Amino acid sequence: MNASSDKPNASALPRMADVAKAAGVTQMTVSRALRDPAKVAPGTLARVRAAVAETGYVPNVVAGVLSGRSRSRIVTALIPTIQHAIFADTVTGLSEVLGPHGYHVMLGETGYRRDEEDALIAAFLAHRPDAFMLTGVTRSPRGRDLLRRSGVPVVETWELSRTPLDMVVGYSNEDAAHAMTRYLAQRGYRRIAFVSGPSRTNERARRRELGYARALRELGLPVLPIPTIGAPSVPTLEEGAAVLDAVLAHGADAIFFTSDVYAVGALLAAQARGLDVPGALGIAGFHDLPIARVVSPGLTTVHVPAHEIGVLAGRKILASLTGAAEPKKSVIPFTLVPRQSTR
Amino acid sequence: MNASSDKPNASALPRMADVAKAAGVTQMTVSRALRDPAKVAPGTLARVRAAVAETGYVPNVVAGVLSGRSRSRIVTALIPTIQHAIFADTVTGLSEVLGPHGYHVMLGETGYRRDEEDALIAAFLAHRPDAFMLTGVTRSPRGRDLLRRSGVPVVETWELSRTPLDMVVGYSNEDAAHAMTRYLAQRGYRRIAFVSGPSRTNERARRRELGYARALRELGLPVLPIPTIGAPSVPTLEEGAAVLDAVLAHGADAIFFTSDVYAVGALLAAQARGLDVPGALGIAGFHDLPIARVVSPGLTTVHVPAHEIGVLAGRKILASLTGAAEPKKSVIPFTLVPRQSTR
DNA sequence: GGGCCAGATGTTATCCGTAACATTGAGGCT
DNA sequence: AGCCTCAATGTTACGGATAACATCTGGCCC
Repeated sequence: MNASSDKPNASALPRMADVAKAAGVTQMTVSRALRDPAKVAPGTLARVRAAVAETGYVPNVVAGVLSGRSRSRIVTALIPTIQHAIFADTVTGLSEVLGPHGYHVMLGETGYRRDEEDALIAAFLAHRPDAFMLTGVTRSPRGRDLLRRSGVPVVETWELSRTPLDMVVGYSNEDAAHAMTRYLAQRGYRRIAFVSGPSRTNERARRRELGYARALRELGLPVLPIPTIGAPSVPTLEEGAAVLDAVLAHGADAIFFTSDVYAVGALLAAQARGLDVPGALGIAGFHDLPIARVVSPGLTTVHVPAHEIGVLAGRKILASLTGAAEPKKSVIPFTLVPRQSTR
Repeated sequence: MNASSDKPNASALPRMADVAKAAGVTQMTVSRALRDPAKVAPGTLARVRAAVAETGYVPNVVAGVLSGRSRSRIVTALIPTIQHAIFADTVTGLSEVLGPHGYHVMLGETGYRRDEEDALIAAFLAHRPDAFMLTGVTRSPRGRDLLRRSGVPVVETWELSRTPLDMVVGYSNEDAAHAMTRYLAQRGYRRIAFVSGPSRTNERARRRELGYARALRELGLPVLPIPTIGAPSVPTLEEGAAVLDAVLAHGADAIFFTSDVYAVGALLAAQARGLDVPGALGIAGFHDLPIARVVSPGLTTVHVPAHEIGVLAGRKILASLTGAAEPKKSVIPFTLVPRQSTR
């Protein structure tokens, strides 16, 4: 009943030839019936469909892709880590848009490491994806080269770039940090500290630092020493708590963390030692994670359009695959969210 | 310089033939040099490697998979939603284990819908993955049939099953709920309510309900009416808050939510109306998300081994692909985490 | 020096769908 | 009736890497 049982065959799944035999037509007719039904006589179409159901046929995308005549319908998404809710949100947005069009997301985690990103680009390219979604806009020459030569559409996300590889969706991390820093100053804080993750591995952290420093310069306020914190992975509450003393030692009256997680960790630590937040110490975060709403006082933070980034990236990818018109670049606004952790 | 420029070619990437030409050998020698270097003379190997670097060659997995002679190195993971941190954790665990072995995770979100899961199984099967990781242990006959016929190793996760498709990694949701319910009773609560997500779409929620009811029966305590809540998607704080009045109307002195998010929503709502938690009302959650540690009072909850599930699923998959010995079934313990939201 | 062996490399067939071209047959027109 | 047309279906070649088998080469032994 299955042609594949005649000869040794790796897969137990029926082939198109099996369907053809069951329907009493040739393989090509089955192919047409599946992908261009209008070209097949109604009666034949019905028989082919019955045969597909009967055999439990699942098309082999691989063969079509190899022939270069059909697409893999795979879109690769490279994010630093799925652990961080913001990137998970972006991936969700992406797959929400792509899913209904028959595209599937293949996920890779770079762990914020450039070399790992390169390795993943090469590894994923081996599967001939139809498009790439990448996080950030800085990459190694090798990565850029591979992507360019592959001719695959690429969307870079989470930042803006004057020299994008192809398409970009993001917001200005520098402006966001700038806006928050000015907000803190406007609320009367004068010694505003800045704490971010390890900036060497993360261009976005560096941009935020620039925005922070620029705002203070504009306002004539002092830039406090920036402590190093944690590992280049997922921020933890403990790291935020641990950095508190070092910052207070510099006489800070406000701390701007580039992660809500650090900020909440510091907030809890501050409360534990009886500090008045927001009176004696203002605390601000970044990302507007669920925990920012839940702590008391609520955390002042910057809402970033994580989900929206994924949605727009998906739209751009679809457009570039179907030839539809769509701008190469989209800037999405961030939003400052004042809560009670600042005056 | 590129053989692919001679004739129309979909991809701009170099082929193995291009490498062969650059190295002055045949394609087969390149193939061997890449996948079984010991069979190639050292000098040739060096030339091939130089040629690979020079041309920027990236292997085409697709071709190898089609020939049925090499593996796709794709592992498909189907989860309800990436939004929920627990499933994201599982996926991280999975890809941590598989990544170093050259396997990549292709992610699908079922949105807790059975028909969507079936559609995804078929769609992903079309890419000939080497293994499947699925969430839950109940699936449609069609899904089971497809998976079985494909002969692909399957790991079902997050629950236990007496009739697994292949391999299972999970814990007993029933026992976990049972343990929490007994704990609440032991702390002196007598009218213990249970609130979960929509159980029709989620076998795990149903199992927990069974555990809750069993514990109360054993203890001779009343089973309170179980309110319906929310949509079958990601739990929100608002939904937890909204359900509070209905539960209190039944005279509950403790509420066991099957999600920390609901529990925290209710906790904040209870505090807003001046209720004494844990004195007048005990609140317990499920999953031990970061917010459970952050709220005040800290949320009593059940820690589930989300990350560990992914790790073990990855190990089982590797074992079944390499023929290594590994049990078909793993039961991972949950942990009750008492905090201050219960007496 | 002839023959043999083993290591290194080359040749061929194959995996499964699909585009392009080929063939068949029914109906319409003069 | 003969011929043409077009819709429906069939046939052939191809994509890129790989296993199996074929060939070649140099070194060793008697």
